[in-house]
Amino acid sequence: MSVTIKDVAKLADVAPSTVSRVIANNPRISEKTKRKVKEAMDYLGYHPNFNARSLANRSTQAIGLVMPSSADKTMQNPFFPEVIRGISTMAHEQEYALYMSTGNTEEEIFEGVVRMVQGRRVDGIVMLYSRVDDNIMAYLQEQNFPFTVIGKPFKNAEKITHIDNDNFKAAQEMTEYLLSKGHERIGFVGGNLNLVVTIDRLLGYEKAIRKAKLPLKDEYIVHEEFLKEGGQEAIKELLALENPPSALIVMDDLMSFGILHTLNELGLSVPDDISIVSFNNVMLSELSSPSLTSVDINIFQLGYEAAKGLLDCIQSPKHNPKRVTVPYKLVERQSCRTV
Amino acid sequence: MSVTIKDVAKLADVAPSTVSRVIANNPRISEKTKRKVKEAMDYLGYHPNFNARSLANRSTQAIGLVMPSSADKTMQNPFFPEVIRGISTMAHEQEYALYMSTGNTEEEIFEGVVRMVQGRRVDGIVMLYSRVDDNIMAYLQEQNFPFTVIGKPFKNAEKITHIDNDNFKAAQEMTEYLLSKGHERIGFVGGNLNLVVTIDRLLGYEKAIRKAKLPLKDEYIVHEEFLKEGGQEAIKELLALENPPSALIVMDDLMSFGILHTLNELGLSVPDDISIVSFNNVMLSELSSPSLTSVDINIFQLGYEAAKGLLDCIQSPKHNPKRVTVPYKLVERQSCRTV
DNA sequence: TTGTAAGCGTTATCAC
DNA sequence: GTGATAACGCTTACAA
Repeated sequence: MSVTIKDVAKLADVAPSTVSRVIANNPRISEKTKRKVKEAMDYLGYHPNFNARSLANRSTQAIGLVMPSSADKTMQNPFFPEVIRGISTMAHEQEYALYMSTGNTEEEIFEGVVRMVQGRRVDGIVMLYSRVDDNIMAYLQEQNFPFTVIGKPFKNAEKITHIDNDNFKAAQEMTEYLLSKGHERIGFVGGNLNLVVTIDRLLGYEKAIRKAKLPLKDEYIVHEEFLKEGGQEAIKELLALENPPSALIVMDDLMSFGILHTLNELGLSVPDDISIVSFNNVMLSELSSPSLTSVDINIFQLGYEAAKGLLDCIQSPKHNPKRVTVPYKLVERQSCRTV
Repeated sequence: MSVTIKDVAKLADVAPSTVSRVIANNPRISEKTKRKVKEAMDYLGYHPNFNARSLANRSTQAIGLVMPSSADKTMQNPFFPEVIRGISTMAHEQEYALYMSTGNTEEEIFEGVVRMVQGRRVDGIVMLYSRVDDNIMAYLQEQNFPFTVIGKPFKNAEKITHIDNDNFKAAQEMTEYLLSKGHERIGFVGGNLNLVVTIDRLLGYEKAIRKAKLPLKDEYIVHEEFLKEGGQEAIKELLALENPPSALIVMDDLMSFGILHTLNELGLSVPDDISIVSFNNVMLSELSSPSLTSVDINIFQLGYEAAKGLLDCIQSPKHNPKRVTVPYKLVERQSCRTV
């Protein structure tokens, strides 16, 4: 079949264990045999079998990715490719590969993670989201399996390495930004309320509204999926109100696009009729018309740091959990106006 | 450590092999012991170790993805997330996971593939691109390792299962579309000339131009990277001509966005000054201003079929290689006008 | 129908 | 420094 360590050993006239040592770059091996073995390896085109190695080793050089829902849906949002880009860059630096298992239902996804973990397919996991009472996170903690999360864990945050923006502050600032432009009816378009990012930002929004001594209207707060369709739903709900908001703070660019789209169909103008501050600043934000004023949350860096934190966990298991806060920055474009 | 097949065997009071048979759902095992074993597995929370299984089995239930350049760069183009979405959907249906290794240089990527293959980390590979004289493809063929390619292999196409659009025809039709709108100076903005897709489409373009008895101008043909920056470069080159094209056929939406951007900066209007027909029809196409007239090449299906073909190869190794042609469709929007 | 035992290709632990 | 040899956790003939 394929060439194994034994073949190399035979050709180099040494024991398999010696070959193994050469691979591992074991210091106490003579230069001479090292060379001899390497020649044999080259000659035979030898490559170690990773499965055998992981088995003996208990390490796979791979990290697993967990997405919030089916990759099918998830990948539609540019956030994820971008965060994966960050993860992949870091992973590559340390010669780790990425492993993603997918599923359509909560249950399937959970099973996929269990297989990754128990099956020892990966050395650690990056959770690409954080939600309230997540059973996957609970499972990983219980198993004491190395993982980091992008976003803030709802509980035990101090025990889990996580990478996040200061979402509370960001949302507060963005709301104040709209207030400063004279808006008083500000709507909040968030994702599912069990996502911690939604919660944090909602709190920031509420804080700003209260601080401005404005009434906090429940009907101005809408939750939908982080997809274009979600935005479309959201704006329909809001427009159905007798006194719709004059400005929106929207959790996700993709949703904003949905909103733009629907508004456009209805003959309403952004920013003339409604102003929008969005989040994520994905590449498209500058392409839409009008281009989106959006908060750049540094998605790439979020991913990069998450992978880095994970590799720390893996490599020094007694590492202290830490929180990394990635800075954000408002990028002003054309979707907001002063009233 | 973690619970193994032996633990289950002991608890259920059977031999390890019996447990293994239960896992494999071997028919000749009594219902009674089957139940007994399953209970033990549940009780202990047993999950098979994938590495051990692959080792004994020579199968990993994972498929590898090969990208044209560093994931870093690649993931910026929405084509890839979308094609991965398709692959992932199919993979999921058959309980395969995805495995991606990345690298910055040609050399690193090649090494990554060799490790995937020789290290038996995956059962097969999907190549996400096709280029002239690709050493990775040559390697996979030489190793007789199962793989499929998205795009048309430059040589041995009949021996390799591949999934492609009819790019020659598509480009010809799109050129004719522009001709029918009265354009006579039509530029071609392609990707790297070693990508087969560029070649095929260029040939289609040339055919249409010749058929229309128009002069084939070398200076109207530009090659850049499939990125926004590529588009910006391309349009600069074209505008520098004394008699620039009045219409462009552009290989990739991302490039088109770059072109739009630059044109906008220069105060030139699309479609009034220049018309554009683009390819890919990624989600953004309808969001830009003007929205892009773009050929929908069914990226998702490209990925889906590629994975399907691969699983065929893996599951029945003596499968005949086949070619799957995915249909395309022009989506007319606002980036073209009649002169 | 089930058990025994020999792999699968490494690494790790002892010896020498 | 290097070589035996026993894991690692599972599958699969071959026996029983």
